[in-house]
Amino acid sequence: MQLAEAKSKFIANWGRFGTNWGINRTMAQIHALLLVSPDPLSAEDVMDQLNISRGNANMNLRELIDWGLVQKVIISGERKEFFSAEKDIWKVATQIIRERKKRELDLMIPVLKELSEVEGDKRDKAVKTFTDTIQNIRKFSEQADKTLDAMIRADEHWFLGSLVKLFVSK
Amino acid sequence: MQLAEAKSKFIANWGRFGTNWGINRTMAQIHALLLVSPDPLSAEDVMDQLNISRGNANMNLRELIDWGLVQKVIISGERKEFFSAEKDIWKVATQIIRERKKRELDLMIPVLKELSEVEGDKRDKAVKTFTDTIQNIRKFSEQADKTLDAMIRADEHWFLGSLVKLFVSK
DNA sequence: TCTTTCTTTCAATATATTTTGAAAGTTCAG
DNA sequence: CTGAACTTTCAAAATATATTGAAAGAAAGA
Repeated sequence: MQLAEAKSKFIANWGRFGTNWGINRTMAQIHALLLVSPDPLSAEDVMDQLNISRGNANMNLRELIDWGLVQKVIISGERKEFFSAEKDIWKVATQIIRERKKRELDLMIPVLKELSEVEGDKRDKAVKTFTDTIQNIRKFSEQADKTLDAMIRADEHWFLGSLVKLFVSK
Repeated sequence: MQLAEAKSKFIANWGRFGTNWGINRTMAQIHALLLVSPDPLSAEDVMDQLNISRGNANMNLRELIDWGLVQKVIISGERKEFFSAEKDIWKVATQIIRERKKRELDLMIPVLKELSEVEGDKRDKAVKTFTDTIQNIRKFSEQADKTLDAMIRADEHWFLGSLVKLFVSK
């Protein structure tokens, strides 16, 4: 397969993949394009290569920057802004974990705490099932919270080394 | 807070949460409703409690069954079908991991293998960046594959015990 | 300052997803 | 069988999300 074909296959697949993760297709495609570009690209490059409008490119690049996956790059002598993506996938993954934890888990935990304080007779089956389920989710969430924090702190080598060995040797 | 209010708050939040995960809001709400219901519910119960149409209830219950999160339950003497959800969140989580791995990672891995065989001169910067990035993603995916398989096999106690301790003590 | 180049915004439009509900299909007791 | 009770389907409608492109805004060189 030639590079051009491989590149467009990669972009298409990364886009499809992204939609399963609550990320819109275009954002994932821009990310894919930057991941395989040796040099930073301008908004214009992105528009041309993906056939999208200026507004769309601008908006999704901003969102990628917001997620910490893409950075603006100044190229001396150039007036335009350029963009480049972090290429180390372990760093990409930990950054995504960091952001999603902040946007989801950290918001869910206080809600669960509030819900666990429901009033009512514990001998009432409906009350018991509710509180038991919430407790179970709470416990799980708090462990997940700690585990994800540790993953964020961990370095790639440790993850790809000990953790996997630990898991697979079980 | 009274049970009714807590229940509807839980359903609303679980629904909001679900949309971040590529699951539609109604499906997540039905799941939430079944999670806190002591007894199995009929399609009619679900329709009434969530104010949704028959078709919608039917479709999303089917999808939940397809994901392995909900089961049909026969109640003797009743002609209707009833539905109940697995309440152990660790089991829910491993089931979701199992399914998403099947639907996403297992499809991505062969694509990456194909893409890693791109032709071209390695001294060409564009080719080098492409192959390096794909290789990096491949390595990560294969480790993630093994890690997730191990998590699926692991039991709750082990997860909530050793793994977390291991992570947080790092 | 003025002009050019580039970036951002946002209302309108296009596209995709979800929901409805009536009709068709199925099951089963009598 | 037959008919009542229940489930499934699916085209149309409603809703939500993404995209466009022109206009406004900002930055910087002359």
